[in-house]
Amino acid sequence: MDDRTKTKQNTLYVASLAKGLRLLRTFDETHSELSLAELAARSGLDKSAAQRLANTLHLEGMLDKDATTRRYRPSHAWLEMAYAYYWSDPLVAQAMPKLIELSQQIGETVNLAELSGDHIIYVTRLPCKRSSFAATVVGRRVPALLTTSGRAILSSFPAEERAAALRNWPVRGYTPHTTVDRGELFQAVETALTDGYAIAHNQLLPNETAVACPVLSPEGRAFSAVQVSVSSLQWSEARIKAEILPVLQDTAHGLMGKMKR
Amino acid sequence: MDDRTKTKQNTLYVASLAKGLRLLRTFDETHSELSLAELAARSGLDKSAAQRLANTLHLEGMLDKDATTRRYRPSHAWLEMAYAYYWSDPLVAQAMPKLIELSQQIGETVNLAELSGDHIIYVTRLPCKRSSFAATVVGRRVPALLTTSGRAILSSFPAEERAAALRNWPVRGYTPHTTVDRGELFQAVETALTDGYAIAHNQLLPNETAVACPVLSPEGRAFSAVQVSVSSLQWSEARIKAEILPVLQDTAHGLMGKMKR
DNA sequence: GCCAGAAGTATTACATAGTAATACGAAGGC
DNA sequence: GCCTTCGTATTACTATGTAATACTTCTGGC
Repeated sequence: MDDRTKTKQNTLYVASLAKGLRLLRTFDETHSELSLAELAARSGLDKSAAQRLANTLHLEGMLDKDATTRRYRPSHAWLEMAYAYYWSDPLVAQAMPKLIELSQQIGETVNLAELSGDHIIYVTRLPCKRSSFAATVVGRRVPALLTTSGRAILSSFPAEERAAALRNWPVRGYTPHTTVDRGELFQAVETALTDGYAIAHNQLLPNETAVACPVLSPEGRAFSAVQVSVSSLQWSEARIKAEILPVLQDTAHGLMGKMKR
Repeated sequence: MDDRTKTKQNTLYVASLAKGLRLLRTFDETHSELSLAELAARSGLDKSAAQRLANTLHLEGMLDKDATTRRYRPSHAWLEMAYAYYWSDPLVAQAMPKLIELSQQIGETVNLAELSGDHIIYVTRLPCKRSSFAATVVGRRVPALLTTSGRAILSSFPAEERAAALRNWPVRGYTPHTTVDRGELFQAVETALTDGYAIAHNQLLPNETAVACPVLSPEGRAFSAVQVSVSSLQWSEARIKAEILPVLQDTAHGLMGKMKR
């Protein structure tokens, strides 16, 4: 990603393709249907480029186009890509049955999260209760430090890496109670390290409590975590520790050494 | 997709981008991790093209590359695309809470399927029982005629379209009991039309029974369906009709007019 | 332990394929 | 009914992507 890696003079970098991808990435939760003009504006490409590339994406079935409004939308192919991803991630195949079992046992929402740079991404979700839409669909990326999964994963890292992450990884408030103080975050990760799991309240949603256990590799390093979300109105921390934690830990331990990296 | 739409002389078609996408589509359930050579062979591109394009996709974060084996794999970005898709499909946001409620009520697996050409694609899945991996993850495409969802959707189409679909849409056996006879399929769709739902056994998996209700637009045409899968060993057809069907129909009716097309 | 073959990586000369600019047409608001 | 905005189409130009080739690293067979 340095000077000469992308941009011109690198004959192994195809700018047209990169621009096309840029167009795809222009769609997000708040911009799910874009006109050609919006596409151009948001992607930073000029009108001509946006036109050619969007047209190509449309012809190739990557973008649907409303015949009357002429606006572009992600096509079903975007879901097919998730399907292909799942087959490429050995952890998911291993985890799925165990996660289903877990969610049936406790009757609460179960997620599988993986570390993706300094964020975590929800790879699998088994919602059991109504929740915000964002919390029910896969593929959401959230700054790792804000999530119990991220903290559980990070707690498995060597001390210097933990420190570096706590210094540099991004943080932002989702609720009024999101922990954004890096001192407090440090404490949370240390606690996760000694306990073997992380727990927190109201980090991404009000009245939500999350617990997460890291999925450790044989070398003791985690890249993913199994996480349970419950209503803090219905679940005291004590009850969570008594009724959820043991089975959650069993599930996570059962996945040891199944991850890809 | 005709002669002059793609290929040369169409200045609005960017072949490099299309080739890059071709590379992405090379990954599927049985080919989830590919070397450069395999990528070239399977995509039909020559070594040079595969090299340049794969490299670009890697630099842009669309493909992960194993540092030691040098093999490419779908990256987390593929899941993010699913996330973006979900926000673009109004039906999903409407459906999600109702589907969760349904799955909790009946304690069985609930799916939301949408028509995608002559296939259906599973847009949302709420697995409650262990099942085959393919049946637990979103984004799977299956020939519409083989699924109760597809038949339920098709039953809402005008007679000529139904006939055309029954003639032309693809069919292939997944289990020894998959209905591949177009006469029988015709019957199944007619029955779905009179009943308002479709039911079938052992179509995609042995010992699986599926029921699906179409999600009708105000004009009475469906593009999606809510579907429940159960073990045929545990559920008689009578019990399904008594205990599942009513709530399933409620759910589907509650979604009327929420789809995108 | 060396050789052969294959697979990945890098370089180059060339012209095709992608580009930016521009012009046209249609839709919608004031 | 005019003017702006957006989508679509065309064109002349050359920068950009290309195929061919050569170099490097790795693997396995004998």
